[in-house]
Amino acid sequence: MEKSQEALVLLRQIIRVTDMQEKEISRSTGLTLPQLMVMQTLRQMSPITTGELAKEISLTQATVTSILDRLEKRCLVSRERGVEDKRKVWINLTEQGLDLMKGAPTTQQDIFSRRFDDMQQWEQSMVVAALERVAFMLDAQHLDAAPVLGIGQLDRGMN
Amino acid sequence: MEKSQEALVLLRQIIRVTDMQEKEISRSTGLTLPQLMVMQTLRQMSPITTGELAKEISLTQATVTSILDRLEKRCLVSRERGVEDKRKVWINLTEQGLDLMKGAPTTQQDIFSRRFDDMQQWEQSMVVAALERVAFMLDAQHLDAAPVLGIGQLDRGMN
DNA sequence: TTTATATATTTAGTTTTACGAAGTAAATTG
DNA sequence: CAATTTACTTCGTAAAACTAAATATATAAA
Repeated sequence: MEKSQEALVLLRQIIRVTDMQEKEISRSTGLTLPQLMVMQTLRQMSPITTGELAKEISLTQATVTSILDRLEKRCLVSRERGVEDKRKVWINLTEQGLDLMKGAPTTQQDIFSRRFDDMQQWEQSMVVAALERVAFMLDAQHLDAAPVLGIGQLDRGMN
Repeated sequence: MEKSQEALVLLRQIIRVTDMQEKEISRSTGLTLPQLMVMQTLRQMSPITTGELAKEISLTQATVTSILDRLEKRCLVSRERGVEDKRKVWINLTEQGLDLMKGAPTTQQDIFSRRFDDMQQWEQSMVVAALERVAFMLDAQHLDAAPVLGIGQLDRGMN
């Protein structure tokens, strides 16, 4: 088989597994998948505005608003109208919300990390380098500009 | 930063990019994302039964049934009651459905493949090897077999 | 053969997502 | 200050997602 095909198959597998893991977390927390996405994003980057949040998870503001409505009703997040700019609404995890995310979430990542740490140094570096390559190769946005880059050059700041 | 964290960040990036690419295809084909998943699966493994299809994309049968209802109404798939086992319903892409999938889809993969092919042989092998590693490390299913974990604590019983 | 149990799918009913369009209010620009 | 832009929300609608129950077929047990 083509090596590139092989890589694509593996990628699909990886995505599939993470997808299923998220569903597992979703079940265990009692959150739906989009709600989970919002909560995870909040955990990382709160406080954040509704608009930024929407951009982050690639949904429309309208959709995010309705997801937030439900999370707020369950006291997992709080909204706070901006003081400096009153158009903005800042979202935060409540204590309850933070607890929920602390409790159940990162099983997948724990397992991954533990296994990862078990590898030799050079293997770890290899994996990271390879993932950088893949991330770059997938990024269709920059496709015209793109000759394949040397590995060191890839860190140009994302977001 | 922890190397394992670095790897996880890259993974999330990869998943995010593919997610956005799928949304792009979804727009260009006029299919919703779950519909697209069904169609892509069908393209690979049709004919397939409703149940198998559901398992493949990790949704309940009920959900898949309703998705199929819509695809059938648009003449993109066909249902056929099994002859040997009349409980089964075999799903197929119609000609129209196949055309649709032929037309729009693989841009992402094309770009990926082109870039992949641009790499040196040894780099290609490295990437594939690394992806295999990652796929394994993520696969929580086999976690009991995994020597990496000493702890039986992650008992995610379920099912 | 009849009864029970398991399998495969669909139907029903409810909640949640998802989006575009329109609405409101606050900022910014000319 | 009028006009426009920005940030969210509301509304209406379609799709998705789940559980529970219904239907029909297949297999096993009695």
